[in-house]
This record gives sequence, C-alpha cells and structure tokens, in this order.
Amino acid sequence: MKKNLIVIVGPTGIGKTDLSIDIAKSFSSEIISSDSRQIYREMSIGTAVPEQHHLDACKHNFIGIKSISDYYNASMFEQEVVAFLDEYYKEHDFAVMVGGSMLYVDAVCKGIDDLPTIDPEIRAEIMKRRDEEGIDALRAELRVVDRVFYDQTDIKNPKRIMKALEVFHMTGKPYSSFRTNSVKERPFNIIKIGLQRDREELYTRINRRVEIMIEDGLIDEAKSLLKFKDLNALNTVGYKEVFGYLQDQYPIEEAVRLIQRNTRHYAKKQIAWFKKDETTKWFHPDNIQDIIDYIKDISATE
RNA sequence: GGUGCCAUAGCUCAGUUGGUAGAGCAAAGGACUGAAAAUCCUUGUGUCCCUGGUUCGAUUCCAGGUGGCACCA
Repeated sequence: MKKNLIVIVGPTGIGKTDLSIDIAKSFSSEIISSDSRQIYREMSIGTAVPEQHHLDACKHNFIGIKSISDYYNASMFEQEVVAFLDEYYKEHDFAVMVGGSMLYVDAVCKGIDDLPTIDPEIRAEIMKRRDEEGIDALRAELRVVDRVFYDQTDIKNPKRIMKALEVFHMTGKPYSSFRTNSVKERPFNIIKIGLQRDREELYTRINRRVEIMIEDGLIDEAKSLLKFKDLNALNTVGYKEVFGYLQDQYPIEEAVRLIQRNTRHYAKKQIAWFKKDETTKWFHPDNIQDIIDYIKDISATE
C-alpha cells in the first residue's frame, strides 16, 4: 500500500496547529512543519511556534533546526523533507505536513526545478550593480540575455530580475532554460486539506494573536535579534515592525497595528495562492471528524 | 432656550471662486519554481445630512429642518 502525506494548508492564524495534532494522533503520525520561519531556532514567539505541550503531544520535525544565519531556501527544504520521508515511511503509513509557507509546500508536493546554487560573490555583485546602476540597467541586461524569461515574468519585480541574472552569470545559460514547468512524481499519496473561516473571524483571531505575542514577550525576543535585523530570516512580519519601534521610529501601538495589518495581508496572499490548487479539499478547522473521514476515505482508495 | 462651528468614501479629512469630487489610513482582487512571513501588480459612484429656494445647472450660494460639538444663559 502506498504511503500518505496529509498536507494541511491555510492562512496564518486559521488554526492549523491544533488541528494538525488531532489529525496526527488519529493517524499515528508525526508532524512536518512547512514553515519557512519556524525553522529558525532563534525565532519562536513571533512565528507562533507550537507550545511545549503541543510539541510533547506529537513529534514535530523541521522546527528550530536552523540558525537565522544559515542560508536556506525552498529547494533545500524539498530535498530534506523528501529524504526524511524516505526513512520515515519505513515505519509509518501516514505523515502530516502543516504550515503556511506556500512555496515550501509546493516544493515538497510538486517539486521545483534543479538550479545551480549561486555563489555568494555573484549574488553580492548583482546587488551591488542594482545599487549603483539601478534596476533599470539590470532589467535591460535581462532583456538581452534571456528574452524568454523577460517576456513571461513580472518585469517590475526586482527580485525576479535579479534571480534570473544570478543564474545567468553563474552558468552562462539563461534562467528560462532551467525552468521545466513540470511536476515531480512522488512515491506517496498527497492528501491536501485546506482550512478556511469567514474573513472577519480570521482577522479577529489574527489581531488577538498578535496581542498575545506581545504579552508573551515578542518585544524582548526581537530586542535580542535586533543586531541581526538585516538577515533575510528577520525580514519577517512581527520582527521588522518591532525593530522599527526599538529604533524609535514609532510607538509600540503603531508597531502592533502594523504587525496586525501585515499579518492580514500575508493571510490574504496565502488564501490566493492555496485556493489555486484544485486538489485541495476545504474544511472549517472545527470539523475534525469530517476531515478524518475524508482522509480515511481517500487514502484507502488510492 | 440663545449664539457660533461642523455634517463629503468603512475611518480621519481636503476640495469644488456654482459645471455631480480626492488624499491618507483601512479594505478588496491578483501574480509569483531556489531570499517566499520575501517581492511585485491592479482597484476609489460616494443619496457630497434632509427639504425647499435662486440658477441653464447646487455637494458648493440662501432659508428652514435634523444630528453633533463648543460657548452663553
């Protein structure tokens, strides 16, 4: 019988953590976190890492396994999770993957193309040119060296331009030549569960959760990380806004307001991304039995 | 009770020397295969409080009304 990966997705604050533990218990399963920020051990309050009694209730993987100074990306996550599952499935039939990082979820479920790892010098060089020559110069170069990608991408997005140029300078080949637009076959079933609530209800939960983070010591956590604020890991909702407060740019109330708003915006983007996947079955987080029945039903038939 | 000020987008307000209106905030929709909690794109019709008057034309001027605020009694 094929093994099963139960994937639980949904916007931040929807209630994924509680549900995932119930599901994991029902299927004698461990949990894999697909969360690009909970993976850093220095960040826990601001990333809403599950509380200790949750962690004790069920084995969690891929939480706190990296340091904020480590370079990490979706492809590394893909490889590590696939390797993990390869071992894990020798003793289990089900695994639960839960988390809101859209690209990380897709990296595991669909795979992403093999690309060369970019030398830090090349990345630094591109960033330096962006600062000195401007993004327009980089955009013009991309048009020459990779017209295919230039025509199909969002050309106003500096990150897209820089990524493509990094690959070109690293390999001498256009970025578009690495893009296969294919989905990798996995040796396990993927059962996608999407969680949804009324927008108003979700926003109320988000606003409240931010207040709780502050009560739980987010300010102190951010204070201890202030000197690392330029690391990518800390370009994160909850931290960047507190950094502004700690640097006297605005009062604490403003920081809270910004975190709440930016978290809502993040949730919106997650909803837009996840709803495009037509293989996802949507439930309200309280309908636990329906979800369990659905998983039993679909896993038995595949 | 009297006087004055105010009434415009979900909120705070600007504005129209009379030709049916726009900022900030909030919000909504979307893109996105290696930095993704990142990055990027798009979206402002609203009885301009109500009724009447003047006018070719009123959200704008005038009168009355209603509501709010302030001061005086």
